[in-house]
Amino acid sequence: MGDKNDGLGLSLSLGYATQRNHHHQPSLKLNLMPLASQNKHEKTSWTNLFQSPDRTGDTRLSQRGIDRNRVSAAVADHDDETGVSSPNSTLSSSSGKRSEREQIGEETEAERASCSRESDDEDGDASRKKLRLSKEQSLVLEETFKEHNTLNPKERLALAKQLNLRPRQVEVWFQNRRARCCLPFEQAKEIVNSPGLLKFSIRTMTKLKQTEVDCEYLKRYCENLTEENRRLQKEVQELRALKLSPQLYMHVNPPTTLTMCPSCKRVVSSASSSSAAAVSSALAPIASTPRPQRPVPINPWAAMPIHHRTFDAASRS
DNA sequence: TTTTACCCAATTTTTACTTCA
DNA sequence: GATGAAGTAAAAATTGGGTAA
Repeated sequence: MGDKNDGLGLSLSLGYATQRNHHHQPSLKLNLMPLASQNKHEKTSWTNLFQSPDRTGDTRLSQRGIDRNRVSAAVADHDDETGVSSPNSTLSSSSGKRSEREQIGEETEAERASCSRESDDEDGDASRKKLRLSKEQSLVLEETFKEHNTLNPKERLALAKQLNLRPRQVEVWFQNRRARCCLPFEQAKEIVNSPGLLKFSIRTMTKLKQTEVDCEYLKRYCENLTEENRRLQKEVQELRALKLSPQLYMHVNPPTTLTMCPSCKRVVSSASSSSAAAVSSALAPIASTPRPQRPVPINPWAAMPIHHRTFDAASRS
């Protein structure tokens, strides 16, 4: 016998048969089977009770012609009829407040279409719950995500309709997509390809990884700032020493304006040629000193204000 | 203050694929 | 080479908590 899906469970629930009733809806649910919502320890103990210790029994069921999804679907369908929710069933994935809404309104055409699709491309009488989205569906979702990474209810419903999915599925997809890669692809690619940074694939550019990059970048940025600060202080000291030097000070006409060329970083004087020459010659050692370039952000989005960063919580509100 | 709807993070489950005996 | 067990990555789904309206 296989995993939790295969177990014949006894579920007793009072109140709303939803997945999100943990919030405010009164509910009493008793699950006498190793269901998905159990934690790992519970799972272990239950599975120990009900299944053989080796994993092969459950993972290869489908290969041996025992379709666990079919079992699951059957359970789910039954759940739907009886109003008893199995957390492991895909149909029970509509939730709490959401499920109420979806069951009443949204979960109509899209839901039926989804069901019909499932029965269409499956062989048997009992419709198998297909969890994987088709390439076309993923493509459309991806394209939509590129345009905007959140959906309002209308958009979600329309998209669900278009893709023959349940609105909840679309919602979950967007949620997972946001979590999986919160950066636009091109930006993620830039970061991944940038030298000297932690190496990982774009696919694994999770928020955790992003935080690592963040940390790395900030560290370097801080180091660069410290270095630049040190250099500027040194420069100030040199300039002060120069100013205090009587011989030089005599030769320099006061109204000399020093400007720095932004491109070559050389000091240029706008004063008369004689005094300018004196100043520039005096400052030559400083001005001609190869200046370390101001650190160009390795992290392309790090340079932008914090609130522009897509994952930043503040930017959402 | 409560309710609702939404989002997120963390986690679990499922699927598809690879490796290896 | 075919087969199945085991391992693994990725996607789909669930759960619980926070927050704004």
